Amino acid sequence: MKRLFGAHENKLDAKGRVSVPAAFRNVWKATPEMTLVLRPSLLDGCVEAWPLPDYAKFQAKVDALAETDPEHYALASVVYSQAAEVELDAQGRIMIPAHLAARAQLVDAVYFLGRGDHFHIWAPEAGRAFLAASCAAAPKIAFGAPAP
Amino acid sequence: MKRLFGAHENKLDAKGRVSVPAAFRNVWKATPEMTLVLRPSLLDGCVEAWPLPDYAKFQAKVDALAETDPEHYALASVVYSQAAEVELDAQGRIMIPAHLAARAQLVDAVYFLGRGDHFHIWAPEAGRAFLAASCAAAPKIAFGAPAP
DNA sequence: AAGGAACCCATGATTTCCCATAAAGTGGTG
DNA sequence: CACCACTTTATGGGAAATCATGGGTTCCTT
Repeated sequence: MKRLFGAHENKLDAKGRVSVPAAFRNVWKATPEMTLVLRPSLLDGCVEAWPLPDYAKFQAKVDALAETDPEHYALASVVYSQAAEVELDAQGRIMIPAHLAARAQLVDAVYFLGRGDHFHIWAPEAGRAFLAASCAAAPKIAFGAPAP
Repeated sequence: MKRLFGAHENKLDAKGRVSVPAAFRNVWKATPEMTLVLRPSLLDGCVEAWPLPDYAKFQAKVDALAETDPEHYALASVVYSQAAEVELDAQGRIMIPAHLAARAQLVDAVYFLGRGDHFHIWAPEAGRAFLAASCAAAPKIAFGAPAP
């Protein structure tokens, strides 16, 4: 499967719609009716968007725990109750549900970050800050020492 | 099979009816006469709702035990005696039996939580509290450590 | 007869779908 | 390399369908 690259900023319109960057749509254009699953990031103040087939790995985590296990309960809440399935309209837009937009403080524009098999949806300023911080930390992580 | 996602709040009307969220109904719209099984949650103060075909796995558990086994008695009580089959009316509403509504303290509004193959029915405040608590616990479960 | 439950219809609000347009990119051609 | 025609992309807005909800009527049960 092709992978999701790059950073893109698009406008959120009055109805809460936003165009998914064409660079992302083209990755799964072989599946015309691709649905995305949106959910809050567990680590950051952003929304994660997963093509439904790739979301299966989270579902598998939930299914691996016994029905009566309290941990199963907690995971299912995040994987299902907090998530939303969304479809692209004919123009390639999605609607971001209010509770997710509020969590990521999305107001009038959003910032998409490709991350291989999924992508992030950030408020523009927060997304750029996250990207800058990650890039600053990366050399040390990759090479064990800061870049010169 | 498609899965049940998201959280939805609907009103309980004077006759005790409540609309099942369209997002859920559409998941099993291929089966026009879908029956739901309602039963008390074993862990929480909510009502669980299962599409009848998925409820079969609980029935199988009961049937696997010998008639004379005390566990058979206990399970059969939960799986059958406490549960209720309900059908959607032409507008997509269900009636929640009094003993289940009382148990979950459902009064004038209910909160639906999608959980993959079934959903929960909560009193709104209790449901939101449950969801918040689950999501707070989830990062630790998923990553073995709390989120920063 | 009374009570509740199933059924039917009505309606405002929301959401979905469809069309329009402007901007930006693409490629071809002289 | 400048210009033009064409395609794709991003965005806006209005029409149409769906949804959630309320209320009335009939029918069965007790």
